[in-house]
Amino acid sequence: MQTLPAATEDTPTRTDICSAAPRRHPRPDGQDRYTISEVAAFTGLTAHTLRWYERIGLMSHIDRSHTGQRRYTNRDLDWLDLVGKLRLTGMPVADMVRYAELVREGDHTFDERRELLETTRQDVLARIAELRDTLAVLDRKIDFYSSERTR
Amino acid sequence: MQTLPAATEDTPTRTDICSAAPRRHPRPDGQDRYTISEVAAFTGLTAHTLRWYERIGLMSHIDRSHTGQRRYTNRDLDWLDLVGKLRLTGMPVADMVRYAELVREGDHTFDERRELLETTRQDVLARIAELRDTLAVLDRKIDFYSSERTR
DNA sequence: CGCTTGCTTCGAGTGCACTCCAAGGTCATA
DNA sequence: TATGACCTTGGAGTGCACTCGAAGCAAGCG
Repeated sequence: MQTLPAATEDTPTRTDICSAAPRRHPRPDGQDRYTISEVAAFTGLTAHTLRWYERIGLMSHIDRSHTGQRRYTNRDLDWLDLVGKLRLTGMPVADMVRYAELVREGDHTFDERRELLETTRQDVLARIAELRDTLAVLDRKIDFYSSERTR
Repeated sequence: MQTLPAATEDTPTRTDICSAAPRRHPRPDGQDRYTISEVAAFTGLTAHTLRWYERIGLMSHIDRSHTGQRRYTNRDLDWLDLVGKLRLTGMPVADMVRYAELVREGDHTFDERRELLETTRQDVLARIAELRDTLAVLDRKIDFYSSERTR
C-alpha cells in the first residue's frame, strides 16, 4: 500500500485504470466473470449500450467464453464505474474513448492522462459553480411564488 | 386594468416571468427593442436557435417591426436568461416549454409553476452531489498519476 | 440605383448517444 | 430433447437539440 500498490489483485498491471481507487472488488456475487445481462443489471446500462461501448473502443477487449459470449471481469466493472462518473460530468464519449486509448497505450501516457483528467476536473468545478448560480435563481423564484400565494 | 394587468412593457405584471429577480434592465444599450442578431450576440445563442425557440413555444409572442422583423424586449432577454440557466441544469426543452405555457396561462398556475421549479431544484441538488462525487474520484486519480510520475 | 447585409419562412439536415432489429447460435431446465 | 430465455453480429432507427439552406423581402449606403 505504501510504496507501490499492485494495480489489480490478480494481475499487477501498472496501467490498470483503477489503481488509484480503493479496491472494492467483491461485486454482486464473489465471481469475476459476469454475463452481459448481469453487468447491465449492475450498471444500469443496457446490453445494447455495453456492446456499443465496446464497438467504439470505450472498453478494451472483453473476455469471451469458449462459445464467444462476453464475460466481464471486476476490472471491467471498475472501468464502467469510472465511465459512468465521467459521463455525468458531461464529458463527450469521444473524449472517454481517447482516455481509454491512452490507457491501452501503456504507462508512458501517464502525463497525458493526468492532463486530461485535470481539464475534466476544471470543467466539473465550473459546472458546479453554474449549478449553484442556477440554484440561487431557482430559490428566488420559488420564494416569489410562495409569497405570492399567501398574499 | 388593475385586476387584469396587461402583460407587456416595463409595468410590474404579476405574471411576469422575472418578477422575483432583481431588475437588471439596462441591457447592452439603454433600449428595449433588439434585433435578432443583437440578441444572438448578447445571449450566445444563434439566430436560428432563437427562431426555433419561438416556433416550439418556448418564447411567447415576440414583438415585430412594421415590416415583420422580430424586436426583442428586455423582458425577452430576462426570459432567455432563465431559459439558459434551466438548460444547463439539464432540464429538457419540453419541460421548459411546459413552464412557458403555465406562464402564458396566467396567475392561477402559480402553484404548478412553483412545484415544477421545486422539482428542478431537487434535480440540481442531486446533480451537484453527483458532481462532487465525481470530483473526488478525479482527484484520487490525478493524485495517483502525479505520484507515479515522481517516483 | 445597385450592393451588401440582415431579416423572413419552412423544411430538411446534423451530431450525439444510444436503441432496436433480424437472423441465428447457446444455455439451463423440465 | 425440447422449450424458452439469453447471447451473437452488423446495420438501421430514434430522439433530442439544434443547425442549416433556399428563396425572397427590406433597410442603409455610396
